[in-house]
Amino acid sequence: MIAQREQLNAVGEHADQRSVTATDQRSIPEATVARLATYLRALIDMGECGVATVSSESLAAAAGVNSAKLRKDLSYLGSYGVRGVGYEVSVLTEQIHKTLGLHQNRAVALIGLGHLGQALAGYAGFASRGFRISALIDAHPKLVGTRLRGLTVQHVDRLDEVVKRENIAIAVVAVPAAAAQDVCDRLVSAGVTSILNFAPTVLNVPPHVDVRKVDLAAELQILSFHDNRKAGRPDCLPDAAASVGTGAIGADPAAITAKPVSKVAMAR
Amino acid sequence: MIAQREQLNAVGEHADQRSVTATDQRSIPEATVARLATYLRALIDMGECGVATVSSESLAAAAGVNSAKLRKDLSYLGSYGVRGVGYEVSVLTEQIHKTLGLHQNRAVALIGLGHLGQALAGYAGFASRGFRISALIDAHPKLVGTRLRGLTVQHVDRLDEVVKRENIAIAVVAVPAAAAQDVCDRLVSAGVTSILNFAPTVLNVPPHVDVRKVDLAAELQILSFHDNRKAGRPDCLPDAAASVGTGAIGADPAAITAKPVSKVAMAR
DNA sequence: GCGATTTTGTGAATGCCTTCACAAAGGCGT
DNA sequence: ACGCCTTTGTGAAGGCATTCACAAAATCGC
Repeated sequence: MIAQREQLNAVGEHADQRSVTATDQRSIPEATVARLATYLRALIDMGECGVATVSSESLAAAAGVNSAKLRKDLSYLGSYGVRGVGYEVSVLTEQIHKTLGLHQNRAVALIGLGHLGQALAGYAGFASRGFRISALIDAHPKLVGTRLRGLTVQHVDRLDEVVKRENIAIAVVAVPAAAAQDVCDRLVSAGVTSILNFAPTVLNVPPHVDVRKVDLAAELQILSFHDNRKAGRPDCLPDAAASVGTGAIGADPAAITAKPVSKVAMAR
Repeated sequence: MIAQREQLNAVGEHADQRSVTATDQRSIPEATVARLATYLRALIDMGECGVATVSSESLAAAAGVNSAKLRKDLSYLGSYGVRGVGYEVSVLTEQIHKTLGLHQNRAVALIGLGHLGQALAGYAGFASRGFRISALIDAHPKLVGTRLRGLTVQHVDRLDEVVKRENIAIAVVAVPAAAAQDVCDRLVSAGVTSILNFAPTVLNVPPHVDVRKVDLAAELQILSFHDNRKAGRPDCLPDAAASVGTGAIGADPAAITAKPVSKVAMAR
């Protein structure tokens, strides 16, 4: 959240430049984009449960955010709600889908087929959410040539060729830290413009390339910090231990807590 | 990042309560905490390369952030730099380590041993960064009882018992979405106060529990959005297509670009 | 010693995001 | 047809976070 949004600043930086050229029709804030994926998931679940319309209040509850925030987020997409009624699930689903650019079933390359890479290769969530893994790449001789999920693992030396042939713009890097920058450079020179990086290294990329980092150990460390605060020092906050000790950093009064089940049947 | 920092709002909310009660000694901003892990990694790498001191400028470069930000972040920990010289790597490493609460080698439970769970179980990064996986839990009969990485997989019905015995405060949830809330409830009632959630669901927890979510599909969707913006729509902005099309978002003169390699020998 | 030089630590300014609060809009009952 | 009630969409306010820019501190060369 937290965390790995750091590198994305590479993107956030130019926000203003963009708005100079033209407000396009939507210069959606970074924070909003990050939440759209969550809304989309909730909407799809609702749709599958036969829910036809949903209020900002209940969708917000399902997504774990405050309803004002949700409405503002959605307002960047346009005006797809009906006052006094709510949002039509199918319409909103389609809008977010389109906004995120998911209508084109994007081709993704996965580099690195260690434990994590193999898990990612098998992750059903990618396929079901608009992405198609269309290239598996590794450097290890034992892996190259083997078949996995219907694809043949290619050697990293053929990366350029494969990326170009499959017209891949997004790559997932799951190689050891020591190899990550090299792989990244190859990807960039092959034309990849977006990288999801699982290697614990900061990748160095030209400005037109976006990197998002998922750092598993860092996530735990952040939790550790908060945990330390909570249980940790009962020395300084004797009374707060009760109210804050646990609640610590944050609970939105309305938002999170036990989500009001909302009138609409909620999926899970 | 952005991304999954959403649920942490559950945490962020009470921030004020805390500051009311007491500024403690350091009310470190959430954004800073998230970056400390990155600094820590860079520092450890540098330490292993024999670097003794480092300037804010070069450490910032290694971490991919602006040096002013880095200095401000570090200033929340106290004053550990020497003007005109920089920071002593060992001192700073130790400070951050302590601040993040990593000195106690925390016990972590891992629930769910599907592909992803098994990959996580084998992830060396956890052990090397202050965490010890001390319980493996799953519901599948085929897995329960098998040994993995020196641990016997326990049935989820024994979760409460195991968590209490091992005194576990942090859990990693890698079960299917449909099972996540149930597992989460059990964890919370067993006393877990921090959860790292890989299941694509919003978890519902009481205010004293922190949840961080890692949503792989969402990360890709965010990249997809930006990619769409970049190469994407030549339809609406005939002229912007040129300026935005390729260089698009990036092009910021100063910011990210190719990070200056910094004078200090950089690890990787 | 002492000035030149480097680099930290931090007030102040700016900008982004969230939250509040309410007017406008639309359905529904009568 | 008309007012009531619900819920959206959004200006305005407030809070964080980032960035700027510079004074204070400390080393180094002479």
